[in-house]
Amino acid sequence: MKISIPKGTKDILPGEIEKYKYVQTAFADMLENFGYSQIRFPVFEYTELFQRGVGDTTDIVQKEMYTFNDKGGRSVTLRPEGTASVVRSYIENGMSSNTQPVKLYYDITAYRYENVQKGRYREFNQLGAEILGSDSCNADVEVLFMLYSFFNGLGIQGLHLNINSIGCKTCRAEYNSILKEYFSDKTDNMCADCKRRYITNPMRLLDCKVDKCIEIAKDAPMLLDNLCDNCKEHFYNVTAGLDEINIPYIINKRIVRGLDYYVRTVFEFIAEGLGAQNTVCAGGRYDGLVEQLGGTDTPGIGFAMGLERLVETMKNSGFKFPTAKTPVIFIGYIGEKAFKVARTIANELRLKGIYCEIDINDRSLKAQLKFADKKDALYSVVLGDAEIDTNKAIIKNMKTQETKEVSIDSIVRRVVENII
RNA sequence: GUGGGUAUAGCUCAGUUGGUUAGAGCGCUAGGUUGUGGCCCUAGAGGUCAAGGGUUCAAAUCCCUUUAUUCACCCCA
Repeated sequence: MKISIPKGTKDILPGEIEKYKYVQTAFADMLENFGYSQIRFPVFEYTELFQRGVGDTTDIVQKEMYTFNDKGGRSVTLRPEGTASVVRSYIENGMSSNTQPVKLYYDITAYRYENVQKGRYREFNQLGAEILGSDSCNADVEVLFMLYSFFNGLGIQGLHLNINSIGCKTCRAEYNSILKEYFSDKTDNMCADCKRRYITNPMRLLDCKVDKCIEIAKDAPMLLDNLCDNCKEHFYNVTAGLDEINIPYIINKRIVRGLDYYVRTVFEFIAEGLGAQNTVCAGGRYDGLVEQLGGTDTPGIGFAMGLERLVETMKNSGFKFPTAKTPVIFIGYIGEKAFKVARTIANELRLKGIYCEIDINDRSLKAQLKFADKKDALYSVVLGDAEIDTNKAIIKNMKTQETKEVSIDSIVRRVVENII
């Protein structure tokens, strides 16, 4: 039977990988300028971390986790996201004793057992970051400024920042009862899902895509209009901060993050032209999470962006990605004796940091040059017995056809010093 | 879990109302008179027509089942 790649995964091949690397490097560079350090954590964690961190009632935990027992009988799970692990690490490594706030970024693959569709995979790449130990609105604004600048720098068009506040535990409890009251006499006309949501999670009623439910929910009271005074002030300060530094945003009262740990500020960067899965980056504040996972009460804010979706959006925006490296010079040869000289030159150049190609398939000179052309080499030189005897060879500029006779001894120096 | 589309060479795709050795372009390998690439020409390799079953004298083509893939719902990066 033919071996095939697992559903929802993909190989990232040469030609495509350069695009990913470009974004990953740009991300790391920017994050480090904002004072973040990289963190790495395991691909799998004990299942309990995600159950408690992401939340037992979320879709991620209920139906999307890659969970299995290891040989010691412990239940482990492939990470469906990064925040829970970062917080676990923060607690476990005593980072509450570090200079506050602690800023960490990560570049990971994540795993969710979902049905695949455009922009959604079972293994996918996330670039994310967390700030732990700041409850100030300045943290929120700084994160949003950084992300806005990052996307701007990548030349992305049609990406819109949507923000909302979903309050804290206290205002949310109060809001839920307000919401239930509003919907109490309307449940008969709602879809089956919404009837269930009415009981389990009334806030989700606002998210339904069914026409009649949208109609019913249209005039429902919004959480944003029912925040407690502290949350209201925090949100006001965040938007005021964004206004001050001219970051455009849309207040989207319908953003309800799907992970349990979010409080107060939540946001998404939504792209045009990506299909149904159009959220490129999402995040928010999670002030209670550290405590919930057994640490001391520590506020936090973070985000994650989907690398696949981001690269796709950049392609849609016509971004000119860097292409793969091409050889500076191709060293051709005729005969065994010449090969040994050519090999020495090639390897010397390579060790001096120059990308140099040489045929290792015993091909004819014609095939060698064809190879050089396919690899898009800038220069070529051919060594044969005559050249070796006279210590002279012709270097050719493959683009301009110009040729130049040089001594074989000088080839390495000429290429390194770029005087060809 | 639910619904729709698709499945022929490494890639993009032709393939007539069922008709005999299944095609093209690109790519790959080699050659075009023993030492100079691209363009052009020639040749070669590479297909259980997704798999299994059925109808038929005859199936890539029609029917059924399965699988894969893709888009969408739910939800999310």
